[in-house]
Amino acid sequence: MAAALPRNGDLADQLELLADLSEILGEQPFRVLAYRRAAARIRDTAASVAELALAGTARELPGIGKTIEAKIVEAVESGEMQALSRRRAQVPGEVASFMRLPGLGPKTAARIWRELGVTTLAGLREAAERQRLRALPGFGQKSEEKILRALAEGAAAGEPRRGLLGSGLPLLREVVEALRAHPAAVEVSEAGSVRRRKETFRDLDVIATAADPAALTAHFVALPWVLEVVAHGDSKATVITKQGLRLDLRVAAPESYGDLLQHFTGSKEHNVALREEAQRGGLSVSEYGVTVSETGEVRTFRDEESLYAFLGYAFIPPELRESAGELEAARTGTLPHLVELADLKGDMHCHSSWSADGRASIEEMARAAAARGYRFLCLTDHSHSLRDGRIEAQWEEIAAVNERVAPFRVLRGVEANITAKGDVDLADEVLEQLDWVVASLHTSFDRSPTERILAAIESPHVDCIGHLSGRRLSRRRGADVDVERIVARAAETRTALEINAQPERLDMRDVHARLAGEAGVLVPVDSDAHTTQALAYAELGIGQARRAWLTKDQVLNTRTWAQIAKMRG
DNA sequence: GCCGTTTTCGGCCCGACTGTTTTCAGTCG
Repeated sequence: MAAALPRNGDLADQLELLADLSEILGEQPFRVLAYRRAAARIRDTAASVAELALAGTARELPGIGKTIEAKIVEAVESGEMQALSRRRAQVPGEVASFMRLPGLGPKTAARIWRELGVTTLAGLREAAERQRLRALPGFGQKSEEKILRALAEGAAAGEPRRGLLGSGLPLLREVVEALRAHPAAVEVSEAGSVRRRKETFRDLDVIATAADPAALTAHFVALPWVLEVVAHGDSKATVITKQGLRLDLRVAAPESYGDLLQHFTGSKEHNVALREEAQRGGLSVSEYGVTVSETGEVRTFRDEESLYAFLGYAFIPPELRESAGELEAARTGTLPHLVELADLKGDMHCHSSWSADGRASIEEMARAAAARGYRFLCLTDHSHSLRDGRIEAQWEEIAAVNERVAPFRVLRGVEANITAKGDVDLADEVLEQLDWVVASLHTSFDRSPTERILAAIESPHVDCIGHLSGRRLSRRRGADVDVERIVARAAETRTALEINAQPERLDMRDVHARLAGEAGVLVPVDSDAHTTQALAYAELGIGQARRAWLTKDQVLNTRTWAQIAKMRG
């Protein structure tokens, strides 16, 4: 077998570093921008870009041309792009990491290196302590203090920590409610990446209009969960919460609420693409309004619908605003009608106390699901908890519960483990008596994960693959699975691929779920709940499904169990 | 370095804040 191809993430990292080093070396800014755009595109591509480049088709991706495609081929064949190796030889190792310090960009990093001869983070700390940095023009005492503080906090060490959507969304909603309750507030909305339901966030954004903006921002910085006020003006404030989350409020005039909300919902890439398009039509878009270049007339919009309409687009749901084809679809009237939380009729992956880590009884889970408006629940306790005849005992309990909760229905399921050899760890005689079999990787993620998942898909008893990559956000990156092959085979065998809605999983990720949907794979949105409360994670999974452009039809559990059983024949 | 219903050449989103400044570059979102 050939050596593994570099992952999209690895290629994107190389291009990002190439961009950083090029910038420090003072090269053409637009080339740097091109590297960064290509990196972002590669990260959000489901297919293996290494494979595409080898086939000569990577250049069909927007933002990737002949030159960058050739660089990717180099990286595949030799491990690293030559352009990157060359610049690495020119710029000392840690200079690029200077740029991770807040307020410190490429220009400043270059000057610290070239003019002061500082090449390491330790050297940078020493230079700041000895007040050598202020020798640089435009540098003073405050800049030195800021750098020392950031170094002490370990800001340069690695990636900035991101919060999980599952923890940010509830807090953001509390803030929105608290602001709405204030008499000066007119309209209040969540914004930013959380509004787009992106799986992780850097900060939480809130937008408002108010009769008295200063009163509202004053109320905001005095909310009970505020630990520290970072900035506080009449129209804008930033605070740090007691959980260490960064919270931003922007207040605007009611007549340009739509402009502001659109701007602060992002994504940055969506806004850049939107504005570039608008500019070609002689319009300049900002958070304050749309300026007609020829006349200088400024149009403002009270809501996003009318802003998008004025620019020639259908309303684009926030979850789609990632510059991934949504602008074209909105212009041509081909946006999908996205699935909604209320469409769900059941949950197809959850656990009871029959699993070692489950907390609620079967009946408690069933009643909680019914209370959410569901009609059925596939109970999928772990296979290793159901050995030695326990599964038959569980079936008896399921039957008894079903009598008590009818017409709600609990189905006999299991979450089986895909072993290191690629087997499903339950006997066929047991599997064939089950209504719903989820098979998942739980261990040995680096041992041929693709082949093991494909083997599970081939089993006639496996109905669905659980949490495809096994990733844990901000803890463990997922298995390096060949999603294209798995999706293709899942489509042929009519095996479902779930979106697991656990806050730290959200697995499949958005671009992979989109690929699955396009291939005709049915995607259940599952909570993987181990408690009754965790059934509510379905909302996060629906956000992920919407980010994947999925419609109601493409999400399997928008159907009743009777409909699903009929479909499966 | 990429890209094109004004362009294969000449563009490339937009505005605010920060620190150190008498008019701005650099950085950020």
